[in-house]
Amino acid sequence: MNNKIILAVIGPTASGKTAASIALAKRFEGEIICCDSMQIYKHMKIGTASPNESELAQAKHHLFNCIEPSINYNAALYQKEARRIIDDILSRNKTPILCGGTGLYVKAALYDMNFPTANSDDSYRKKLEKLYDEKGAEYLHDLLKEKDSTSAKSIHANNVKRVIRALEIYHLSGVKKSEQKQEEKKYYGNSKIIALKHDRNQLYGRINKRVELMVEEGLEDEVKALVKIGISRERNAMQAIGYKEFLDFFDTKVTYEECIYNIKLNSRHYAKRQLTWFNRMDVAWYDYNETILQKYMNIIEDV
RNA sequence: GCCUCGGUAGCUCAGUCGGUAGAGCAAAGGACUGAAAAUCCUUGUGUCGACAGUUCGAUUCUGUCCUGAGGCA
Repeated sequence: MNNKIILAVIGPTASGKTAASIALAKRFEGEIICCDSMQIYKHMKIGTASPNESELAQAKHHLFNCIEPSINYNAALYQKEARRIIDDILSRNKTPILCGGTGLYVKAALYDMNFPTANSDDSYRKKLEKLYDEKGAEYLHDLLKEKDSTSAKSIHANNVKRVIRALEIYHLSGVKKSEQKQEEKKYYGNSKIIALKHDRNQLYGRINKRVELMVEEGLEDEVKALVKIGISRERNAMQAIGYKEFLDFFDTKVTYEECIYNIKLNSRHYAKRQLTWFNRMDVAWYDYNETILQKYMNIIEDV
């Protein structure tokens, strides 16, 4: 029954992706691959809403909770790893099912994205960050204009991270970032992206409820434990929602109530950003409820 | 009961020496190729508490009332 289809379940945070991916895995002899920039880290199960023990037991899961948070993971590494796993699952005649909320990672795995050969260079980044502190965003942007005016046009001067990355690419490879853009075709011929849709207000309600649940389950202790093993603010993992806000609370920058409020607020903002990302992807939207999910399984059977 | 200070955008507040008003946050929309749960961009009409008076014209001045906080009895 498997003819080498690849599925992806995406949707904004708290949209019910985990349950949907498990349902699909059961139906199609699937194995689930994490497609989430934060669920990929170890020791961060509560705050990232990673699948729990009973969920993990219901299907084979890959790439969840497997990277040390001291390591700064990225999309290029993810692409390599995810494709290796997808190919392995396909070779065993099972169905790979990506599940997660990171649009860039979905695209990296399933589309023909070529990451430039230029890696990252921490010392060069630090140098540029220092320049930014001293001379401001416009100065860095002007620097980029000299070296790669096309990129400079598409990157806003205030978006310092992007400006720095574009400069870094040029610095490391001598090639302009704007010249490295590739056509975006599907990497795997037969992939389908399923996106879960909610009424906006209902989704926000789910987010608020889930944040409260995380707090009940011990999010605060989870963040404390990360701090204890030496994970600082600068680590990518610590930028996850639910973690950086508790750090502010530990540093007494905010009250406990403000901390919880900020987690909810940032989750809402995040969900909105996810939606604008998914809206321009080639995805099939499904209103969230079990019966419609059932319907979609039938559609897949036709494929 | 008296006194003082408030009542302006969903919230916190600014402002108009009288010509119907603007910030931050929220909210909405958008961008995204090695940090992506990150980073960045765009969007501000609301009986200026109510009623009356003065005025060509009041959210702005005056009066009364309603309402909130504080103080004095």
